[in-house]
Amino acid sequence: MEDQPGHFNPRAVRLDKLERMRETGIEPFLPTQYDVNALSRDIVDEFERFDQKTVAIAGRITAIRRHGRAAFVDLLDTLGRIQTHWREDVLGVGFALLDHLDLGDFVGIRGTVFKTRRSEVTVKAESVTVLAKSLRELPEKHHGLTNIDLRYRQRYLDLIANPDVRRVFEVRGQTLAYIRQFLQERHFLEVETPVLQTIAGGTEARPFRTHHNALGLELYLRIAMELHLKRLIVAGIDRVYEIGRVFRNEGISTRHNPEFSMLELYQAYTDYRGMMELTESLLQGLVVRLLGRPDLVYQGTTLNFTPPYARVDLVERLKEKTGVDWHRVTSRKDAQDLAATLGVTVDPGFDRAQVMDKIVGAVVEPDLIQPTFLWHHPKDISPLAKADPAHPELTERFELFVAGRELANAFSELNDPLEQRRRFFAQQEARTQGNDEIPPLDEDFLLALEHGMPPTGGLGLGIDRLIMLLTDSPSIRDVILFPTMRPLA
RNA sequence: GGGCCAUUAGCUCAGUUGGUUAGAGCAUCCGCCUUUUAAGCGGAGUGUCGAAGGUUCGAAUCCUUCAUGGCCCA
Repeated sequence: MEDQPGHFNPRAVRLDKLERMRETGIEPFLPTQYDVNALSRDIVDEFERFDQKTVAIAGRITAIRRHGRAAFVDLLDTLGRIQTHWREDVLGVGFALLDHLDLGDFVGIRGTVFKTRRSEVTVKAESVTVLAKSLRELPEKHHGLTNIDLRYRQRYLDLIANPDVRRVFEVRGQTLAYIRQFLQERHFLEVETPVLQTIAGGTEARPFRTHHNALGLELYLRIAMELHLKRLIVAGIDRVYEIGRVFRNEGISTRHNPEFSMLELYQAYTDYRGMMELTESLLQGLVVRLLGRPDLVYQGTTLNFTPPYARVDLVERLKEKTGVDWHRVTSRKDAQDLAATLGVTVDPGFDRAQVMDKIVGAVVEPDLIQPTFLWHHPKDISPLAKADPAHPELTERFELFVAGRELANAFSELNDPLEQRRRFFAQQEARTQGNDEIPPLDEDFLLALEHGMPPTGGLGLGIDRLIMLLTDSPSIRDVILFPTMRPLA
């Protein structure tokens, strides 16, 4: 009948069917539209309304069960699966189309809704339109696509084969919508600030470098939005936020992707306490809206987002855990020695602040399971935060920890331009000594501050980690549609 | 960057101590079947065993290097 070798080459078989389909006058890539008037899940859920009515549906063929002169064909549309029934006595010559169709092809079907003997809601096909041909096979139907590499590289197959994956990204979309609605109700303005920057500042991280040809300019991808959003506070936009991508040139792990999404917001005339209240309201409201209750289970642990969240003083907790007073560790050597004593392995090139941060990460943070504000960070690791007047070496800053991981970071924003200059300047020493996570001094930002910035509370929240909690996902790659991957070739 | 593990058909996976021609299910191809549904019945059997070297009479299996990914550590 046709060439034997083609029988075992799925793509060749499909190309052949495409040709044979064209020989019958059907051009599968010609249609530009199809008048859909019903969706799979609606028809199934509201069968009484649709019973014996004519519908037009469209989607991808996911199963064909042939029964001689009839067949059941499953269709997958954006809401789910629905069964259709094709009969030769109804479709006439149209029934022969089945010989040229494969799993994965798109069709539009007009027909009457009914229930089979086994009570499955089904559309009796009265006309079938080929809307597109698939030249590749879909993943196996029982096990889906489980190869993790392929799931990330060919996410479209993952989404077709694994409904739970679709659910994760629905939650992600709903979360972003909820956050925007929440902030709009509080009169925040959403803005967009530059991704390409001449100085990538606002936090400490190695940036990605790039180049602008026309300007002959070395540029960096942003590592935070902080400094631009604070310029907008100077500008008089008292409540401002951005949701967007930031880029950090660091390792990849189950908790780190080189590009990830952050919410950063700034509100004038409030401080870190206002940010605590906002954080608690936002998270509780979000969890209740999405999950119907204020708690959720993450990797076997129940987490309750009902305020108020516990507060833990960073320096006090460190002292409880280790007997060490942060303020007595004054040199890089002392810090390195302390790390060694505690069995915390740190890079020998780390400066004092980096080592202390690492120690806190190892001995304090893992215990913070329920939503907890770890606060009162020392000034020397918080260069953009206001000092606490009652404790000049500490700052009005907190990080929110959930399940042992940092979810948010907030503080009373430092608005004294002279003090800010001194803090930046103090950092530059570490930079000249080789700490390449310290950004260069940003004169342009200091110029803005010198024009006057009102007292302001600021908050940064990691969107990806939030989605991980909401969807019980163990890896950040499960909540990013196309995570960074090494190319195959 | 280090340790461990994985990579076999389009997909999901077996493959014993190194031993004949590498298997199964789904998918695919041929035939039958007009309410099935992991449809069924009969037949066909797809492959650079991740890549390249090496050991051996003989390698999917043992060794080395590399590639990609995963987990753990840094």
